[in-house]
Amino acid sequence: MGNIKIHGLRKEKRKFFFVLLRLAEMGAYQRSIKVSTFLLAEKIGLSQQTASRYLLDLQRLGWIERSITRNGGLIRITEAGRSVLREVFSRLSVILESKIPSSLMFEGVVFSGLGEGSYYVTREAYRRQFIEKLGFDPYPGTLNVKLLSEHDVKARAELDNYPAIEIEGFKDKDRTYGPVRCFRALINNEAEGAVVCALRSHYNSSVIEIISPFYLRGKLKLNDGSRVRVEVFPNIPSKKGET
Amino acid sequence: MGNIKIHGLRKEKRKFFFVLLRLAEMGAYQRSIKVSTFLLAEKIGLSQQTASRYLLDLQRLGWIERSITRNGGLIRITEAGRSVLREVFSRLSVILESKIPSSLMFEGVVFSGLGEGSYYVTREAYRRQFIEKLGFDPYPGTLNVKLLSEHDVKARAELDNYPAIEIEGFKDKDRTYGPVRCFRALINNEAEGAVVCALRSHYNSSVIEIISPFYLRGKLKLNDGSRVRVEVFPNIPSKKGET
DNA sequence: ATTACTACTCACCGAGTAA
DNA sequence: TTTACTCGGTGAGTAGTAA
Repeated sequence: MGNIKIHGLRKEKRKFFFVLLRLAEMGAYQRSIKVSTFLLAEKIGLSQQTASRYLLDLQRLGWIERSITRNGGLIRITEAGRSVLREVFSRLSVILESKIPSSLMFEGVVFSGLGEGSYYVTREAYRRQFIEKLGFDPYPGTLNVKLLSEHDVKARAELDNYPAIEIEGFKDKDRTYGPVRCFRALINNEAEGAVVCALRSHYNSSVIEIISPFYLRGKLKLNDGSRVRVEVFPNIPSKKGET
Repeated sequence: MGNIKIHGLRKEKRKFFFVLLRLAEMGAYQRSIKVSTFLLAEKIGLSQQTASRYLLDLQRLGWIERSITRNGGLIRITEAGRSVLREVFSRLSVILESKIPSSLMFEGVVFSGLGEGSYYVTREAYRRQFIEKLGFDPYPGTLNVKLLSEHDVKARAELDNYPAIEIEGFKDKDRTYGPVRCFRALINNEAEGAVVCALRSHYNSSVIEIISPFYLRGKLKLNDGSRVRVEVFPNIPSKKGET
């Protein structure tokens, strides 16, 4: 979730991305092109020897195909190589084209509430929706985090502007329960969960409440006063079709 | 033209691009975010010390702004930094979204024609259009290049499918002169010019004819039999609005 | 807790050169 | 002509640590 290592190739991507981009610009994205190591060296501003090694490495990685003749080899980018370029492109698209940041980082301190969290989370009508829309059955309780700095409080307020996973309100015979907005989150870079924002919260915006399939105080060894880092992903949608 | 060093920062871009991308994904593209060197280190998979140096370097480059407090600095990407990301994005767009390659590379051998090139280039109605649409007054003569390999001939044939800078045909009292398709080109990675493709050419598709503001045989020290490299840019439009 | 210095290691780049 | 090897210098990344 945001951090999972799909990439056992981080280092390689960093090293070879711009060379691959150059080759693509020379036409190797769609066709075979004739490139000598000397020509490539010129284009990337490095030596012929380095260009040669780069091509060998790219070949070993399976990002290009190559057939060497005596006056410069024929090169074309493979599907694997194309997907490297596409991946960077789509990461940039998200950043440049969407107004919604891919994640927001919060820092705060754990504190104990009065158990209201637990009460609400265990209401069956809420619980059913958490399971359906978030994909997990929440531990019966919330982790309350007090935001300390100005900066965090401002960022928290911004969350209100982003599209959330919406949990509908309901009534029972005694009272009404308001709608809740959720955002997927990662706590201490380790445990998945969600930030829940009740529209009529008993807390002000310097507090965030977190639910999770795990008992977070146990899993992350937290006590009152522990510092936690919460990364919120406003872009990750709910499991089942939601706006 | 394709190769001009707008970038005195090639090396820096290669080195810092992915770090900048990471920071952007963490939200620094639009807002200030709180990032400790330790957190950044985690995200990029390198040590805290390296992350610290990266941030210092990015700051010196003017790609980020930074204010250090005692629990992690506040960081935001500057306009200069954003433009680095946008540049890579647009280079990728060109490759991924257009069917037209940004350049095609040809290799061949210089040979002498019978002077017809010179005759056509100096027709006033052609010359006027070259000046208007290509932005240069061509040397009165063409450089003929014989393509030797199968691969080059195929690539030459592909040019017919790409949108060219169109030079209109005309009539004088004696005869008609056909339309001509031009593509901007770089000869031996050094001299600007254009490849001209007459629709009714006296040559077959294993030859390309080049015009240039320069006397290329002189400028590039070419003789009959010299090998030349011609890079053709099918995407660079004419000076004045042309389809 | 932070940031960032110094010192050290190792990987990378390029000169020379063989094939 | 090419490609790509070896090898030596340089610069990038990390451990230790001060502030």
